[in-house]
Amino acid sequence: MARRRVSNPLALAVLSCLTERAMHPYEMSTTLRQRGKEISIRLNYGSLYAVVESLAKHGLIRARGTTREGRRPERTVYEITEAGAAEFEDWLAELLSTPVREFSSLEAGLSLMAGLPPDDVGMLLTRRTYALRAELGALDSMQTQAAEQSLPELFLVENRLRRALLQAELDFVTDLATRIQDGSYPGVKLWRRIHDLRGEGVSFEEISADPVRYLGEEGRFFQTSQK
Amino acid sequence: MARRRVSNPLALAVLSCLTERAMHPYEMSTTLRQRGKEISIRLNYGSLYAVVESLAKHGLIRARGTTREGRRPERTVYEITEAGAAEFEDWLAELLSTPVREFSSLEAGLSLMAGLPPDDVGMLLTRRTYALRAELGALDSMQTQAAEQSLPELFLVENRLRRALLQAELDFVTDLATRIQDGSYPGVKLWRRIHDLRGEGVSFEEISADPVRYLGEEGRFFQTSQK
DNA sequence: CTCCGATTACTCGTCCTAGAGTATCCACAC
DNA sequence: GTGTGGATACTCTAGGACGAGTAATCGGAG
Repeated sequence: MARRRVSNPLALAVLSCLTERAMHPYEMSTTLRQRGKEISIRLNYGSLYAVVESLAKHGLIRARGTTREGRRPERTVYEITEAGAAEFEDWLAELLSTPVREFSSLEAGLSLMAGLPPDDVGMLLTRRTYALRAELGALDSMQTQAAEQSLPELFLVENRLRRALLQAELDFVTDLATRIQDGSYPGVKLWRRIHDLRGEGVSFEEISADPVRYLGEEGRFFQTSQK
Repeated sequence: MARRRVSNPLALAVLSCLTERAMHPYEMSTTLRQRGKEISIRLNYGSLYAVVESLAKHGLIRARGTTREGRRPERTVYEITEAGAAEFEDWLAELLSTPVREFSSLEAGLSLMAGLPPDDVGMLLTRRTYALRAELGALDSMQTQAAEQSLPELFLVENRLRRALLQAELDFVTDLATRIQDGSYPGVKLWRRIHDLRGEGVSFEEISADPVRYLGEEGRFFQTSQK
């Protein structure tokens, strides 16, 4: 994605708007908002105007002219160019066909969770399951609303994806929390022991200097893992 | 998350390192890399040094002194402060317990997919399923390797999460691709019709100006959805 | 012994992003 | 008629993120 001249996904949304008809930036923002796309694509004014300017600079869109009503700020109306239409199709095709590494905050949290004692983590993850269930409920009621307006499912596929991923996260977190709490997740004993020792004033450095003494045979992997 | 003085997740990883022992920044980077955390937390030098400086400025870590070997660049060794330890626990607790809105590129793509004809989208999504399967395979073999080194599962939970989410994405995309291709996804007919018309030179503006004429009764939702 | 590539340890400049701020207009209440 | 809230339509700028670039050292091959 780094190789695109304009890499902010908002630029793709801009191109998508201009595929339908010429617009000025503020109109794009309201169009996107009204269609609920700002849930899937980060939209804020600073980025919008920057992205529009950048697209214009690279010849993917062009200013068609400026209009002014009364003493209001000028509105510059843009239209898409042929290069822009091509870029739109190519970029969209790439987004759909090629998975990219993404960094989620839960993943970051899990990767460092050993820094908190297991009981705390169990509780925190349980709390997360409540929040996730609430979000799922909200998504579902949104979907029902859309169905009532007979909006074809197609125009809200992105919500279906979010639902599926949220559900998978909920399943994963529920299972993990339970298994941390009942101690059946491999390594929890070791983990608890380390935090108990630290509570007794043994520093992490002392433990890792002589893991077998503090942790028993299970601690042996420390030696290999420390390179 | 905006309310944290230092908001880059890399800062959390830095705090996590310093919880174990004092280090200089470059050592943090190698430690994190060796433990595979750079897969879950974006790590690059520019950000690392910026983040360390910012943590120090806010009193969450402090320089313990600088050492120098030969004419090599100076190394500044940092240690965590009490405020930093508190921030670490609080922040980590938040990451684990509170879901945050995240923007994935697939979601962005899906939200705009109507801009490509359905047959193309079906093919692109199918291509994605191959890539996803390959990624799943790679993750699994990584996990096997870790198990061989008897590294407790706990220290790679983040990979389990990634696996679960990848699998959910694969299931979703597989289903979506099939249903777009066999036409059973609601709205595909309409979608195809619109692209056919555009192929015949009818602009999107003309269609949305008189949807029922071009699309039949199914096109009626256009009128309501256009505000 | 000297040359090369890898490793150590950071610096720098550029580009990007966020979102508060500004200024105008309109509708409607009081 | 005047105040108030909500659209409309941007602008500005501090702060982040990025990753190529730099410069020293070290170990081994020839």
